[in-house]
Amino acid sequence: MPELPEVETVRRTLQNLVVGKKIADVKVHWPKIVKLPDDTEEFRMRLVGQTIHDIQRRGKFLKFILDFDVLVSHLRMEGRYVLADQTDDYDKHTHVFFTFTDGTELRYRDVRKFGTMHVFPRGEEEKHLPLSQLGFEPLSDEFTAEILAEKVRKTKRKIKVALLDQTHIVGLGNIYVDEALFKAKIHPEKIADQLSEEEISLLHKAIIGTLSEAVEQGGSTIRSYVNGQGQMGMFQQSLYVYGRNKEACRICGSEIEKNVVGGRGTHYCPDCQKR
DNA sequence: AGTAGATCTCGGACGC
DNA sequence: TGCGTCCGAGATCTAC
Repeated sequence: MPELPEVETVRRTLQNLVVGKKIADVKVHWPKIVKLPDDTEEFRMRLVGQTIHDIQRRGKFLKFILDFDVLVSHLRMEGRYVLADQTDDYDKHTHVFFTFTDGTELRYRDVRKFGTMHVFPRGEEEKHLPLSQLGFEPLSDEFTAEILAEKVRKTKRKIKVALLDQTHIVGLGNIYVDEALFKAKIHPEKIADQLSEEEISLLHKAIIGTLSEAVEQGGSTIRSYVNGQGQMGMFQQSLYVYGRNKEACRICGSEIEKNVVGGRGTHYCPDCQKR
């Protein structure tokens, strides 16, 4: 499930692969992926003729900056982009095709079909859902321990649930929230406004450390995640708790536990992470 | 206003 | 083999 590090990895890869290319045609085989405009022919007509100038990221969303518009794309659980030749074969899970004037084709493949695409005029995209409600970028200078404290102090939700709320901080999903809480030695069910000053400081460092290290390593390979160039991310080997139920904690040797918090599978070390 | 819970998006795994 | 059911993750909607 692509979270900030995976999306950032895809962004960097796509930047190398498709910036400068001009869209000659667009095909949509599963219309529900395209949320705006809701008519896929309109989607196609609007994008054809535009050149990709830049690929940006906001939270877990990719932004394709075109001549006049911005294509906002969310990969959800299993979405991924592949650059192919327009004559190459594709499978039944490939749903959207952007054919370029040079004969190559950027393809969106999504086994679950959960991903979304929205098109907005350039400059308008941040004013509307799905981007308008997003919170702070955790790898930017604006994300300080004070900002985290402010968000955390005013909620009585469990800290894991609060961290997954993208209106506070963007980019954390189920993998990295478990990893960051482990690194900060905070129990995922601890009530947010009960965190001490020191815990908030540790959590702030842990979020930045976990995400930036994962970005450096090109993300994780959980659920056979593959980036735009078909390479596997390496961060999987660095996971301390996610997907390690009943395995030994890498710090203290205790058995990692898994339960459900806020409806999500949650991994933690019962000895390293006290309530 | 904040929050919990429901809803929606699906294919694949699973039990019978 | 086929069918019904559950699962998963995130964004968004609904109700309290």
